[in-house]
Amino acid sequence: MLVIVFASFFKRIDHEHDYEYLHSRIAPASFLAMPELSKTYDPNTVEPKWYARWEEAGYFRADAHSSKPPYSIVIPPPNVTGILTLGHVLNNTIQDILARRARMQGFEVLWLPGTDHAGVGTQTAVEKNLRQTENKTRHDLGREEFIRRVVDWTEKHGGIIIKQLKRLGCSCDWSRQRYTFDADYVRAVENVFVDLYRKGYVYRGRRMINWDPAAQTALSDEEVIARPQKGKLYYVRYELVDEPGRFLEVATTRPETIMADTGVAVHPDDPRYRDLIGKQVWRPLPREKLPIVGDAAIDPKFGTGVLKVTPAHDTLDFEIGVRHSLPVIDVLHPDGRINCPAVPELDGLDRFAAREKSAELLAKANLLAKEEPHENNVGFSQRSEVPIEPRLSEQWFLRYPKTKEALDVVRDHLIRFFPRHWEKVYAQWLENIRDWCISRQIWWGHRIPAWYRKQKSENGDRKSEIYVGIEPPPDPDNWEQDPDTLDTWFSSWLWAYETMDEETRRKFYPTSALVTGPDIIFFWVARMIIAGLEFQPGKSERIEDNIPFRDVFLTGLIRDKQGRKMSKSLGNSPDPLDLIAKYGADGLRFGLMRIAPIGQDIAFDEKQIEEGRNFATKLWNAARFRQMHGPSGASPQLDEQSLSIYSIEVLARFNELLTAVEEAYRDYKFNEVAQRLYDFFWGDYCDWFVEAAKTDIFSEDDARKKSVLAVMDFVLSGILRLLHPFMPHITEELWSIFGFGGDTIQFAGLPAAVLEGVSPQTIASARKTIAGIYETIQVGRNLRAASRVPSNKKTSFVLRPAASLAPKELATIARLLNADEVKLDPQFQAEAGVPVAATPLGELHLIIATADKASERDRLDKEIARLENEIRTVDAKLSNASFVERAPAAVVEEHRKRKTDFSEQLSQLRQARAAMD
RNA sequence: GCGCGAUUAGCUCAGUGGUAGAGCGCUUGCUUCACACGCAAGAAGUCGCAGGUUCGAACCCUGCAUCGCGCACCA
Repeated sequence: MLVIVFASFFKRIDHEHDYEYLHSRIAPASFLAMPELSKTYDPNTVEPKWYARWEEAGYFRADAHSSKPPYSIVIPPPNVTGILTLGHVLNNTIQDILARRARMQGFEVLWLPGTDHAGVGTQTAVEKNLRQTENKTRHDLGREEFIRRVVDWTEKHGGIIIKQLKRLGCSCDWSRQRYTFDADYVRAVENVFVDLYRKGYVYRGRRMINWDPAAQTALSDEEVIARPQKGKLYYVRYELVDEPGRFLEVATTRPETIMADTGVAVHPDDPRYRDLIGKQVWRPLPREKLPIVGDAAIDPKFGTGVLKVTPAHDTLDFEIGVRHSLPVIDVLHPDGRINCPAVPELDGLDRFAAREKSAELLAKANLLAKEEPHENNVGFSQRSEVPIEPRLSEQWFLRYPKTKEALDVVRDHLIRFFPRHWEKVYAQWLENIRDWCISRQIWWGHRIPAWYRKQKSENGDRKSEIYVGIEPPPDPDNWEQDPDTLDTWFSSWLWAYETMDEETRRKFYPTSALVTGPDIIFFWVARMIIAGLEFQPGKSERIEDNIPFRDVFLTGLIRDKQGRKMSKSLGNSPDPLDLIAKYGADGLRFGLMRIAPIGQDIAFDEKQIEEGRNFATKLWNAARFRQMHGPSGASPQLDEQSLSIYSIEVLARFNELLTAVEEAYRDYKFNEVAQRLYDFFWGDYCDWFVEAAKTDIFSEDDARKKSVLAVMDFVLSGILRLLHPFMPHITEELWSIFGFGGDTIQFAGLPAAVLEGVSPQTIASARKTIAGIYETIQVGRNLRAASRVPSNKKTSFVLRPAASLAPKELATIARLLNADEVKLDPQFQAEAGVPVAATPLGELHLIIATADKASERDRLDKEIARLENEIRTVDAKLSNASFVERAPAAVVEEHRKRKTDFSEQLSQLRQARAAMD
């Protein structure tokens, strides 16, 4: 009675949605009654409430002086102005799972968060905004003012993603949040630049680089993506100087660069052209003499086998030009427009318009032999999505240090990749590594700490003297700082340790795991490894102390149902915050983790998130059912001597679950962990154990009731802890409501194996009985359905037992069969036509008023045929001498047993069938 | 051209040598005293193709096909 009174009291409060009040009232968990939980769980109230409390309590703060062993992760820093994508959700949920599990295992956990200034991306966004709102460019504002605008922008839009990560439940140590533009981080980046310059790894050079005409900056090779493009192959006629009227045909995709041609090349062994080497042709636009050179790089099979050499605008052409001392003529403005006053028709045109126009001009002059459709790969800027221009340019480069060592640490598994196959991708990149162009012609970034002595002369050669250092040169008036900034990744590669202060580093570096996408293996993972090896931030010089992380977990990419990448332009990328609003952060996390197989891309389907939400509700309701039957105590204890067979079964399966989960974690198989927890809880616990336990729960036998409730508490407390890394909020809420102990579930420790005090024989015998009972129930339910007894109609069964069975189990069997009763009758003689099935416990007869004899006969015939077929299959195996000799004994034994079981069942059914004739 | 991955039920995917699995969807019956975001039952797969190894292959080997990704080439 008391319980009911209190329940309704709290229900009224619940109705007012005053969770804070509710909790303040029930916090002393020993209190007699618990609040009646509502039917569905409301994550949108519960989740923010708990997150606020966790932050307030400082649970996520890492103590560098703790005596616990360390476990650390650094976040892949999202763009400071970024917003949460499903990719972030996947990535950060995994990190949170690792962090929370480690906390429960007793590690001192540091999950270090932060953001990245994202040079090109952020600058482009601000420039776009500037153009739209004020119709200005960054040059209109000047460098200083523009930077101020970007800072404003990052302050206005920054931090959104941090809030979103909090809403997702991420247990980062926010007191240590870092930014790649923090003053000391900037200083560190500059130091590294200076250091590498002094060691000779950083150098300035004039080389072919990838130029992004939209962002107007150089890019690294990694920032260029090849895309197949449908274009045309133009066959242009170059007239021989010596033999007017004779033409050399050149196939090109880029007629707009003809003005930059400084030669024509053929393969030296090509019989068609061999004799022409050393002669000259007329360049059509503008008309000029070009030498014909022989170069082995020419593929005689492509086009006509003649290449126009344009050293300024193609990497291969540049190399050929160097080999044959050809001049370099640049005919492109930095923004991609043509720079060639000598051909006024083209001068100033955009490069793509100029392509059409130059073809037109050539055609008019009768110098265009033909056009063919042609598909080739074109390099696109990853950032601006426009084709890049190979361009000769003076830039800063890095010759990578420690590349061999970086290969070794992965090959020798000091650093382990999950899944393994990415090791090969990593190795391939390192083995073919080329110098890294690290300077960018943008303003938003770490300014390169290099100065050039100002020249009095007008010749423009300002590079005669270079000063590189953290501090400006002593006589700054005579020097000019390099206007360029560093590639964003040149700051990111220090992230694993520059984010940590001295003592933090001593405790937590190297980090335990890195979780990231395979698309940034080159950009970030490899470079961080190199940085760790080169700069040695570890506590000793040993390699193990200096690698940035031990395990690298590479997630899959999230795609939509059609297998396309998630992208803004396609509009196929759902907003995770919407999903959280609909399904809760826990539902989103669990749903996503259950479908994220290791090493494979993930086809996203909102249905799967819905399932995550449904699972949370299931958990909620199972807890609700438990608390309806009285309070639970802190730290549930089991009396292992008084367990029912159902309890033994569920606890044995719980033990199996612990092992399976442990193993799956070891291999970073999060989807398997999630699936195991799901199957155990929904299937083993709810569908079987709880349903069977109802017999005891509703019985008058207090001892049995107490025992079964204790088992429920035990399993619930265990499953809450196992689920906590995946679903932190709901598990904390239920932990608190049940009063399982402590202020939080987060440090509660992982559950340990049970049934230690029960003999293996007892367990085995209980489990054998249960297997028989559960199978009998399934057979009985099938019998019901096949005989078309509707679920809302009770019925009864008679069991003619084949083995001994405790009569008290009949009530439970009846309950699970939704039957009035199951009668045990060794002498039962069925009337012909009474539906019957063979079970491990004996013949099970369904008692119904009207049996359809014909359909029952059919059903039996089918069942008999099935069994006969099974027996034939098993027989075939067992009569195979090789099988019996060579297969493992257990397998053979299994087959023998199967045969016996089938034969028994078959004879039961044959009798029943005979009775019907 | 080189390398990596995938191909299992209508869909999304588990399944590393021993009777083909899950969720969703579908069919049937149920508002049964935790849950309809639920319960129970069911239909549905020559495991991409062809060889090979093995007593036994979805699983190991070889080849092929298709799809995806990366690198290189791309005049």
